[in-house]
Amino acid sequence: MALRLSTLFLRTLREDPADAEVPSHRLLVRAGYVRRVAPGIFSWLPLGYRVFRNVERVVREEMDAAGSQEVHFPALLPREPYERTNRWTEYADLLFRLKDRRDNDFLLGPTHEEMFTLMVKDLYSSYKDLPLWLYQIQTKYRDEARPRAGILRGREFVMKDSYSFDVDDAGLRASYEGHRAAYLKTFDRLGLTYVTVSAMSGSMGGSASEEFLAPCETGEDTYVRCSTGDYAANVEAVQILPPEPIPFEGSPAAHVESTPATPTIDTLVAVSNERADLRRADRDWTGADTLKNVVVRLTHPDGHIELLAVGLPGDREVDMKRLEAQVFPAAVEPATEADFAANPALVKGYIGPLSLGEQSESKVRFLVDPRVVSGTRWITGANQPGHHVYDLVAGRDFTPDGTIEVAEIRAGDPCPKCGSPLEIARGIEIGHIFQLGRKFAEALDLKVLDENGKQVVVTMGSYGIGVSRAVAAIAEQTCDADGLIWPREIAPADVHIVATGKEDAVFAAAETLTSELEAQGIRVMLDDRRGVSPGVKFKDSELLGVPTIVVVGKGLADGEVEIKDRATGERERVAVGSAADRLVAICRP
RNA sequence: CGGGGUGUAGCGCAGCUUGGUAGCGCGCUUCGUUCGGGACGAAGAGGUCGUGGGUUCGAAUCCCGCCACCCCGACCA
Repeated sequence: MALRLSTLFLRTLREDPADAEVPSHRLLVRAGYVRRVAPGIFSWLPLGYRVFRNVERVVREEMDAAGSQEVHFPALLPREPYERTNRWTEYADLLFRLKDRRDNDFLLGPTHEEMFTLMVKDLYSSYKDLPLWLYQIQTKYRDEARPRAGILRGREFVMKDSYSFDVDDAGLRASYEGHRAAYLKTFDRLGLTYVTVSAMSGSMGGSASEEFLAPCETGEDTYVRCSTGDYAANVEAVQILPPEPIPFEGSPAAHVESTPATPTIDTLVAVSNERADLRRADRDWTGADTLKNVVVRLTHPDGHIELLAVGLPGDREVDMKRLEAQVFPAAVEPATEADFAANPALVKGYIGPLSLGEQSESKVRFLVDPRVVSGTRWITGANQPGHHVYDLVAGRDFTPDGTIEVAEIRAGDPCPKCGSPLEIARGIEIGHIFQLGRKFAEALDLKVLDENGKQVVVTMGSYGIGVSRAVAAIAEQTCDADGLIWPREIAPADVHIVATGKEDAVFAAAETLTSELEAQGIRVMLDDRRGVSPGVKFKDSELLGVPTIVVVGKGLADGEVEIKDRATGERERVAVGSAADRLVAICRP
């Protein structure tokens, strides 16, 4: 049945809602697709729910086609399984927790690895049953610290989550590739522009992981892409290509210098270049010649607190997102004054490698940027106020406890694969695939008998698509100043027929065209509102974003209607008698 | 959780400096006119001014507390 604007539960807004910042949020509210109920929690109105269900349908069709089987778990879950994988603790404030009348703990599922694992364990016990792919489309709950950007980042959202179960690593890789291929098809059909990037597996654990990002200014993820196209990664996952080690021979001996009032890299570099006794003969010192040592405080999930020192070239900042990703599940904060007071070996502003490391006086673990390879020479803190040490050589004068990838990545940095400059862009995470491995199967004891009758732990993959988020991501990528522009596959209708004027003949013609199109299986939205001025109807048709707009109005006197492409603005006039055929051709190219 | 901002009609806002019992636009109702780019006239309906306390003859307005929401940072589909 056609959507009739005369009766459709819809009220478009002429003005932007005050609480909406990003385009998708603004337009979805203005066009009457969604309403906010609470921070990060939204209701879907008829048009929005149609689009939502279309996205869901595409995702479902592609998962089914790939051979995955749909199941459905509750959102309300008992504590116990999440206790066994330690996520009851690890997820901390992110979980919505509640109690039943007997005071038992429950949670609203933030993701369902545990439940799938247990269900498979419940039913299967042989390698012959594998591989197995299961999925669900389910409402997830995460009590985000800061929900934002409307539908893009809510506390309640709908996700399609799939899980693969295999006996061995080769099987897992095949399942992973299978899902990857299904995801590419899905996103293509949804009309999304997207990139596939290497990612960190973060809270899920496991090894290989890729994200699908919809490039977009309002996106929350930052990713890099090589200009030659051979490499793309989330900044959190970028692993730089370390330089070759340099021989020590010929390097001058390290020497401590008095450098008063140089607590920052800038002041240190300036003083080093000004003073004749410190100046370099061949060139000026730069921040990249200095080794900056930053102390952070890690809080591990068990409550244990550890100080960690990170050494990196002075011209680079620590990227907090990269650091958090590296030390997960520990939480990171800057070290406090009290931490420094408790560790007199750490002289704030003048911390150097000689007082760092598990073997040192401070016992503080010391990890360095991969650029700090053996043989590199540094100006760095001398562990006494107002003093720095020059020509301190890595591998000769100090040996860090390891390396860590936390230095900021900049546009123009060399690609780890080919050395070409990297570009930096932002995107919305619309999907994420993981080779989980055996973490959940081990924690929940999911084993099968292999062909030798031996118990083996199953290896799993986990694959997510943000269904509700995809609606917003598509809106974000395709909209213009006038409103939404849906790809046909997910649009609330194929054709939006606008009847203008007050002549009954116009409305009759619009009704006839509607019937003709519906007989052909074309989905129609009909603006049959009487007494509403043409300007209002035109504006609404652009705001609502149906891909093809047909105006039945003045032209009808000449026996013509106007067909307009919402995305390009191109118009054509066609005889009313051939309009239906023309529209069918447009809708089914 | 740190920083910034805002709470007045369904939506967008003014009024607050200098206290005197609430207003504008959109939307909504009725009547008439209008009908290809958010029409016009007339008449209406709709608000415990976020909340608790204080000052005052009198508080949307001044003072104190609280709450909520939005934005920017740290987490994630």
